[in-house]
Amino acid sequence: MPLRVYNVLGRKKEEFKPIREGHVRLYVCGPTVYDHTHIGHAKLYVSMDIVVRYLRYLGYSVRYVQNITDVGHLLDSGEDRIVKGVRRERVEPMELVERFTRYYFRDMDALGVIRPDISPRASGHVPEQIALAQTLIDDGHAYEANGSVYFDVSSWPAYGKLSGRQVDEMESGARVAVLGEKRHAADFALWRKAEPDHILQWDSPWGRGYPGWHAECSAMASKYLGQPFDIHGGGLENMFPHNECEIAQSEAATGVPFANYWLLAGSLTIDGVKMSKSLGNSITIQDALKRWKPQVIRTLVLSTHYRNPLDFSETAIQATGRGWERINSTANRIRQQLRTAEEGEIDAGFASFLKEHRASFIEKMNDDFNSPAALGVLHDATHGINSHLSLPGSPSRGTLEAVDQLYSDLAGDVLGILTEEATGGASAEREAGLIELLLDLRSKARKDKDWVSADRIRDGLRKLGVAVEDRPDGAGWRIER
RNA sequence: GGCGACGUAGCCAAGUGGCAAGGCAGGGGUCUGCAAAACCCUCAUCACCGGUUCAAAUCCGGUCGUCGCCUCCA
Repeated sequence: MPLRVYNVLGRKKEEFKPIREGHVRLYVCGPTVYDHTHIGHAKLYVSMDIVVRYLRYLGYSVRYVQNITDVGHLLDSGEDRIVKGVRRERVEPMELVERFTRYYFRDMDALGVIRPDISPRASGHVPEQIALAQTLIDDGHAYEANGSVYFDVSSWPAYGKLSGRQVDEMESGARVAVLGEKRHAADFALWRKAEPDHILQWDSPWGRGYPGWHAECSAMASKYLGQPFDIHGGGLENMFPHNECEIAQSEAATGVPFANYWLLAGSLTIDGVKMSKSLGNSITIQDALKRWKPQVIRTLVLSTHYRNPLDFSETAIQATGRGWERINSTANRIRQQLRTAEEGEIDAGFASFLKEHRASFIEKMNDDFNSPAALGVLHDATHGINSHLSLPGSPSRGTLEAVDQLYSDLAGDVLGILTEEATGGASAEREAGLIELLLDLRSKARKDKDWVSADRIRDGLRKLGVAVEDRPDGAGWRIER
């Protein structure tokens, strides 16, 4: 079964067909870097990370572009977001955005989110955004008014095709701030005139100003991916107006489609309510990482379909953590046993069990990246693997290698939820060797019924975060924290 | 007010016409020096009402409820 994705543009699942065979060009709206990243970002970018990882698993060559918004954009109060951060942190604007850009990457790295191939900064693409506005003016889709440039929604009948909104409906909405210089309430800024004290401003054909808040994505996506490109990802809450405006201005400027598939992720709530700084229930990724393993945070995100909302709660993440532990500890145990396994082929029946589960995992992921169902397959597989391994006798090297391959491909490469000790590394190897040396000593003590020594080793290891587990075929261990 | 999504066991969550995946928690066992882990067994007619159908959690209509967006955050 081929990969099918739910395309928000058209609101239905479609078979995914890239423009160029074997290649996928993907754009995802990135963060505004004026404050710390929070778990809402984690939900969105882990979701998109899975899309990228899975496409690569399928063999596609993916070019992933994600912007860094460092030019501000206005808050409700009329204040520029970057300016707000500058005031709070008492630094230069570029110092602020550099700082939070680094924090963003640091946090995403910690969560195992693979970096985009290109992370273009909006501030570095002002000429491209000016050119976009100019093209739209030249073609009659935009107009200049009092030093600002607005997109003329009435010139583009397709406006609203992504969100399903009608311009007329919005006009009646009393909450749309109507600027006197705009011809239509729904017209949006491509370029804004800057007041003299506005910190971030550039020269333009219309005087000093700064880009409108949708321009950067259009300009940078087409610059690095061409147009049309394959997939545009982002958060559902940005469908309107942001994504809608991107489409309108990009398609009006070029006459060709912007992106073929729109994949939008559901948002995150905390204990049932929206997370927002004003409500004071915002959790930064740094704080979350102090309490939970990054792999557990990822697993929580994956346990809900990316298009659905995720409710983050203490009970939810704890339950996820325990379930995750089963998969991770089994994967680790396989790694350990592989070190001392005896040569031997895999049993044919068990080989086909693994093969079926891999196929089933792929089938779920092919259905619009159904990670919760795929995770279910992994749990099923783990169940069967543990059953098989609890049979008398030591598993052969062939068996262990096949299981290790399954975990490493699906739980490791695609979902990114395995811990370090399951994936190797020089330091991990040494640590494992030391632990196993101690377990050797303990095994000798147990044989001599020297329970005091045996328990001293077990308790000592536990204090270091290593849990010892006795099994019929010898003692195993796993990292608990 | 407008647009949209959702409502499946104590909790989380797949499933879009044909006997309701999976995880957590709970109950009962096995193994074990003790412990932990693992294994075995067990635990739901799908918000409500009406309709279509041989057959509906799945389709249609209505009711109630929750959430999101329309305005800064992803």
